[in-house]
Amino acid sequence: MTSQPGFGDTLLGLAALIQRRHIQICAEHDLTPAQSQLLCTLREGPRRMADLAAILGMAKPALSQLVDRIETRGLVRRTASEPDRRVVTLEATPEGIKIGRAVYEDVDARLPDVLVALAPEDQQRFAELVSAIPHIRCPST
Amino acid sequence: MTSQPGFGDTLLGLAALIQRRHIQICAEHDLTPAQSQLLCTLREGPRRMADLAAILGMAKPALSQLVDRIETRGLVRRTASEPDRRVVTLEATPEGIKIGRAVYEDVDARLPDVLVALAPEDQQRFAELVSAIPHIRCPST
DNA sequence: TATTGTTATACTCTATAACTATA
DNA sequence: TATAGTTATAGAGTATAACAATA
Repeated sequence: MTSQPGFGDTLLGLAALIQRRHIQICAEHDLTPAQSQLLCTLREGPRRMADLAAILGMAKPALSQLVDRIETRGLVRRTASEPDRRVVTLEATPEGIKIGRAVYEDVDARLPDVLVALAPEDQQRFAELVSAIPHIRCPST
Repeated sequence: MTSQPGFGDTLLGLAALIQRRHIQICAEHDLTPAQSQLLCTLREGPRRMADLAAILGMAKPALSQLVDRIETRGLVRRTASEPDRRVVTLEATPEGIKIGRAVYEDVDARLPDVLVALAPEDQQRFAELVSAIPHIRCPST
């Protein structure tokens, strides 16, 4: 991996830029990024806790507490699963689904704003390059 | 900003990829990302608290506490500035400078690993595009 | 009075270990 | 005994408001 000096820093700057924008957009929906990604993941259907933890890349205790906080707000609901009663299935409430879909669309529409300074054809090239990196489409897809 | 559906998600995946790698590299130096960026910023000389907060993009109380934690470990030192005694100048200790330079070089050398899956010429194009985004070279430069 | 930085307080996120309940 | 999930505990990060010291 040979690259110009300072490129590590440039990558950190890019990540920070994306995340600051993400925080802004999520805040407009009264969500933190973690809460947003949870609701986005649940927006098309229920999931087991273990699967969610893997999808979101977090440990199970962290997920339990994230769910606690957002369940209090009535956006998700835990239900014991029937065949194996150890399993907890998490589903978004109707309001949770509505918010999840809204924030997902908003992120999709407005997060690319971070690239405004690039010419349209450069934005397109950038999108193609990033999409070619494996395992990049993580949480909500 | 017109882009293919799901591109917002792709950008979030890219940011997450970069940050996971950053966390790994920092951890090998026994630092969190925030601590690392502080030491990297101080690696070439002292700074005032207010300037540091602006450079790192955090509020002053957050910086005070970050400094508290890393000062305990003997990596930075606070000194009252003379002309205006309200001002606190923060400087890295010799060990802090050593660690700051080491982690900076390591990040620069190894963070670009996240692009290994791209062909070398695509990595080069990617680097050029990212470097063209304004305000991207933030904290430690 | 305005400014620099700190303290106080609270919340979110995360990690590890110990625990409960099912299987 | 193994697994799914939770609770307990701790630490890092961040935000806001109130405060101290200095200008």
